[in-house]
Amino acid sequence: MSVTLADIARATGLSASTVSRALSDPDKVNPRTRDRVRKIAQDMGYVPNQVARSLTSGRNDLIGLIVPDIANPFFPPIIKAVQARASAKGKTVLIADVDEHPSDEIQRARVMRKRVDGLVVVSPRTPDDRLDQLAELSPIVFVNREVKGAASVIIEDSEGMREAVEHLTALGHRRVGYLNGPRRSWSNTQRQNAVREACAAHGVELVEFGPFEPQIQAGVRAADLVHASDVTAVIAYDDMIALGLMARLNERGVRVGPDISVIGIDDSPMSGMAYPTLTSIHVPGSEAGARAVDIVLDLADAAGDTEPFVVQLETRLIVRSSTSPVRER
Amino acid sequence: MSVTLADIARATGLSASTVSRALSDPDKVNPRTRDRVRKIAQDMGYVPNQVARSLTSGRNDLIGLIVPDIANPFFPPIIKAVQARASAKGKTVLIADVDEHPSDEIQRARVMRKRVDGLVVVSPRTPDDRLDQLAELSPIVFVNREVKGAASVIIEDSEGMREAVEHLTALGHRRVGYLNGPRRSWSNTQRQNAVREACAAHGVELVEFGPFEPQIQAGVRAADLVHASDVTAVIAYDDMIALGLMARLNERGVRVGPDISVIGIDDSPMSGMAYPTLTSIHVPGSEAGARAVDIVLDLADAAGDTEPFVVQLETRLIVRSSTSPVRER
DNA sequence: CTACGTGACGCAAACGGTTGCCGCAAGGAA
DNA sequence: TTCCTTGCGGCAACCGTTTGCGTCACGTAG
Repeated sequence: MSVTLADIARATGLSASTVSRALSDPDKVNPRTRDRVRKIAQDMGYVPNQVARSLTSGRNDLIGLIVPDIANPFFPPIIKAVQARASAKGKTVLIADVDEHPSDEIQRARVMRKRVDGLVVVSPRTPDDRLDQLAELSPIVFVNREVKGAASVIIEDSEGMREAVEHLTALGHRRVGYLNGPRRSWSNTQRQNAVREACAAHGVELVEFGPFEPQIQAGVRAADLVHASDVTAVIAYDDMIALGLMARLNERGVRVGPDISVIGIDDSPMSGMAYPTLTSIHVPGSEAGARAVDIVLDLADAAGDTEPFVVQLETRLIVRSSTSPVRER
Repeated sequence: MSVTLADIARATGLSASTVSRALSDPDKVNPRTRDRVRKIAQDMGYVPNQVARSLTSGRNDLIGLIVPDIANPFFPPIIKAVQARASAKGKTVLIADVDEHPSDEIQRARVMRKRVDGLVVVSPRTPDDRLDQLAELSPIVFVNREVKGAASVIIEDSEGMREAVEHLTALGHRRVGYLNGPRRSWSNTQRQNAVREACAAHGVELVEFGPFEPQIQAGVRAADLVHASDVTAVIAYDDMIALGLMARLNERGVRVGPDISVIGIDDSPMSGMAYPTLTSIHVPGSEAGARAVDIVLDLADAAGDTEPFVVQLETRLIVRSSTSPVRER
């Protein structure tokens, strides 16, 4: 099969332990021996067996990432950021897509447990009590979700939401719709509260719709509800819903922008490519991912003696062409 | 720390081997013992250490997936399909995003080697000779890429391309542009050949542009080139380029559809959400992913005595609103 | 010249399971 | 009753590395 430490030991006339040290703990052997070992290992095409290595050392050079849905364009940039950061620190990423199916998470996390050095969990939907179970599987970091006693990177919706509502009022909108996300979504609770507060603060009347799943189709469905109501602007739980909404409104001959303003949340890569381009609240997913990796690796090193970190990231409004002054009636 | 086999052995008064069998090879122990062991294991919260398990058994219950760019919306559906299929067979997926950086692939693959039961590689860009090196790391399956002596799932562009050109001629187009993908891309070579043949067969004049990277920005840049030429329709290497193209054309006041027809390739989820909705050649990525998993797992079981599988999948044209009859001049 | 410190390396025990082989006891057949 | 079969479970080796500790030789100081 493949070349093992023992093979190299034989080839060099050294013991496996020396070879092991020469390769991974350079200071403990004579420089001459070290170089000789390394050269031979190289020549023989030696690749350390990570599995065996993990077994003794406990290190895996792997970090686990749990996301609800890779196909939702909000997540790939996060995943990419996590990968990039992990890769920079010599780790690989083990991904589990739980398919918006929260009940899988604990199961998946348990299985991953011994295989990874730490877990990054993006899980807007899982109920709190389940998350507590997860939290015991430290080191673990939650993204966009606050869990008591656990580290997390949370994204503060209120500022972006405030900007969004302010933007709409500046355009003359007085009745604004909000399309709720999934019922049990932590993010939705945050966003819902944020929009309520912002509207109250600006004297804007808020009309809520939903809940909706974060998918195009749900937005399509939402469009007709919105159209039948008398709101002049809509803020959607996320870009997916906003995009579906716009597609359907376009189809029905309603001009997004002139006839009705639409704001998404996430600022996913598609916002700029939709028609019209979608005004959206930028959520710093990539940054959150990168920070999460940093934290989880710190946690892994520190072996639990650090206190639970909570990093807050801010959102902000990106204005594009899906929002315009309210149409005169 | 956590509960090990030995703990359960102690608790049950059995030996570790019996416990092991009771848990993973049910037929070899007395049903009564088996149930007792399982119950106790359950109660004690035993979770097998996958790492240790892999070391002896050689099985990892992990399959590796190498993709060029998660952020390209063509890939998430493939990843999802791979995950789903793998998950159905009790495997988890280890993803490596090589960031359109082919030179990383072999390195990443080597590191993964011992950790996974098989490798699925989606790698349109890597040069052939490197791929040969990869191919030795069997079990391995290439998606959308033919490698001699190795299993692969390839996607035959010619049929879809034929339909696309036929569609355009039916709409009266006689001068058609093709936006080339990256220079060293295997897919692009396939597509380029396919479009040349199809145009020749239909007596359509073909004007080639590019190469372009498979990214929005490249499409934006392409737009001005296309606009300055006299083609009445364009087929882009992929949807990313097509979408960037459309965005820029829109911006310049050129109406995609009425003024110029655009066809993408991949039929990524965004095609239906762009404006106008994008006519695109559907590439069965999900199916390819699923098939690849099946094959790689077969390969892993069969330990090399099967001959290299090559599965061919067909493409077909999905007509939407970015293609219209040629405008009268 | 002896004693002791130190650097370089080897020994062997883990890590937590899996698995081939063997022994033992119970049951069935002769 | 005796012998053989069969089922069940234990023993121990092994997977490939890491790592604590011991050994050995050499150099230096007393």
